[in-house]
Amino acid sequence: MSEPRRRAEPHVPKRTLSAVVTSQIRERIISGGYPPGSQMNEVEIAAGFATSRGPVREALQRLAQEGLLVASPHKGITVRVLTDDDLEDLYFARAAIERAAMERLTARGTPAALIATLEQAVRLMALAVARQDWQRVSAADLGFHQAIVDAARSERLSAMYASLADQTRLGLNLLVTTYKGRTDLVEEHEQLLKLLTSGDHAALFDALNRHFGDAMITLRDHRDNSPAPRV
Amino acid sequence: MSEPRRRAEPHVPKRTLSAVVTSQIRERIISGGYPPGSQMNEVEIAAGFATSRGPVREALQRLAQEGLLVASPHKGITVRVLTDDDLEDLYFARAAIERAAMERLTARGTPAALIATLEQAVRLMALAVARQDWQRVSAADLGFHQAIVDAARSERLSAMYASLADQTRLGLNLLVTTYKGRTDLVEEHEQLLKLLTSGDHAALFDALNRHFGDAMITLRDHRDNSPAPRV
DNA sequence: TTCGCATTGATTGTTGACAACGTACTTGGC
DNA sequence: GCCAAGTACGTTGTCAACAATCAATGCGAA
Repeated sequence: MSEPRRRAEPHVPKRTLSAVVTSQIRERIISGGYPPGSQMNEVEIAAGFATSRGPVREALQRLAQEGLLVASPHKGITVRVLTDDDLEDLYFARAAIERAAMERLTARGTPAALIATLEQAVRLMALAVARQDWQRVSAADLGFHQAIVDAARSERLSAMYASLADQTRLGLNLLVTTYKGRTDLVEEHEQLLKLLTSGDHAALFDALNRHFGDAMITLRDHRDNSPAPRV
Repeated sequence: MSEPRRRAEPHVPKRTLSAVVTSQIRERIISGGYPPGSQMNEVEIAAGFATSRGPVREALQRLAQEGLLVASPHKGITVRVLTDDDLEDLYFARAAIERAAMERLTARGTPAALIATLEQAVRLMALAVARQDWQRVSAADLGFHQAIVDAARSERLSAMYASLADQTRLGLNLLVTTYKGRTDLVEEHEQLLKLLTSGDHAALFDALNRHFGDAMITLRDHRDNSPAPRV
C-alpha cells in the first residue's frame, strides 16, 4: 500500500477543499445529520467548516446532481425527500444495473475475490443483525450489492450504482427500524451468493427480483405504519 | 453556427446564468466545438460568455460529473477522450438501462405515444441517411433509444441514459463517417420497433444486443482504420 | 375580516481580487 | 552537452463583498 516517493510522480492526492467538504456533507446527509427537507444554508455550513461559501456551494451543487439534494434556483438547496415513487424507482434502477452486472459475471465467470468479499459482507451482516445494529446491517447490505456491481468492472455502472446506493441509504435512515423483523435478510443474501457461484442464470435473476421486491414491500409497510415526518 | 438569442428575453423566468452556460458548453462539446483532450480555460470561456469565472466553473464541474469532462485538481478540466474501453463500457451501460426499460414496457404494455415517436424517429433517420447527413442520423438514432427509456417513466433511468447518450455523441462526433455504409441502420431500428409492438420479449432482447454489438464493431473498425488523434 | 400590495429581511447568484499550486523555462554546475 | 535546481508564469482554488431574487410581514382599503 505504501508507495515509495518518486520524484517524477509524487502526486499526493492534493484533495481540494471542495472535495473534502463534499464527502463530509455527503456522509452527514446519508447518516441523517441533515434531515430530509431541511434547507442547506450556505453561510451556515460554510461557518461550520470554517471556510467560505465557494467550496460549500460547489459541494452542494455536486450532491444535488448525485441526487441527495434538490436545487431550486433562487430558492435554495434542500435534502431530498424520497416519495414512495422515488423508492420504487430506486429499486427499479438498482435492479436494472445489478442484473446487467450479474449477467456479465455469469458470462465471464465469477471472480474468486468477489465470492470472498460477499461472504465477508454476509458475515458482517449476520453479526450486525445479531447485535441489532441496523446501521451496520444497512451498510453490509449495500456493500454486498455494490461489490457485485463493481466486480463487473464497468466504470459507469459502478458510479451510477453508487449514487443509487447513497440515495437508498438516505431513504433508509429515516426508517432505522426497517430491517427489524427481517431475519430472512441474511438468508436471502446467502441464497444470492450461492446462486451466483452456481451460475444458475434464471434462478439468480428470480432471486434478485424477489429480493428487491421484498425490500420494497417492507419499506412500504414501515412507511404506512409509521407517521410520516412533516415535510 | 452562432445562434444568437431569438429575442431580447423580457420573460426568462428563472434560469440561472450557470444553467445557460452549462447547456451552451454541453452543446458545444457534443457538437465537437471543443475537441477531446483540450483544456477548458476558465477565464477564456468566461470571457467568451461575457461573464465571470463563477458560473463557468460551476458549469464545468457539472459537465465533469456528467462524464463529458474530466477534472484533475489544480491541473484543470479537459474534454474527455474516450478510449475503446470507454466505448465498450458505454454500450454495455446503455444496454443495461435500455433492456430494463424494454422489460417494463413489455410488461406494462407499450404506449401508443411511444410508437408514434419511434416511427417519427425512424422516418427522420431514413431521411437523414438518404441525405448522408450523419449528424442528423446520430441525433435520430439516440433520440430513438432515449424515447424508449423515457417511456418507461423512470426518472433515474432517463437521467442516467441521457448522460450516457451525450457521452456516446461525444465519441461519435470524432468519427462523423461512422454511420456511412451502415445502410442497415434504419432496418435495424424498424426491426426493434416491430418487436417492441409485437411484445416478443426474447426476440426483442436479442435484437437489441445485436444492435449494440453491431454498433461496437462498426466503431472499432472505424477507429482501427483511421489514425487515432494524438492524446 | 380578508384581500391586495408595498416593504423588509434573509438567502442565493455573481463578481473581481488574492493565494496556492503545477508547469515550463532558465540558469548554473558537472 | 546534459542534468538538476531555482525561478517565473499561467491556471486553478479560495475568499469576501455586491447585486438580484424570493418569502414574510405589516399596513391599508373594500
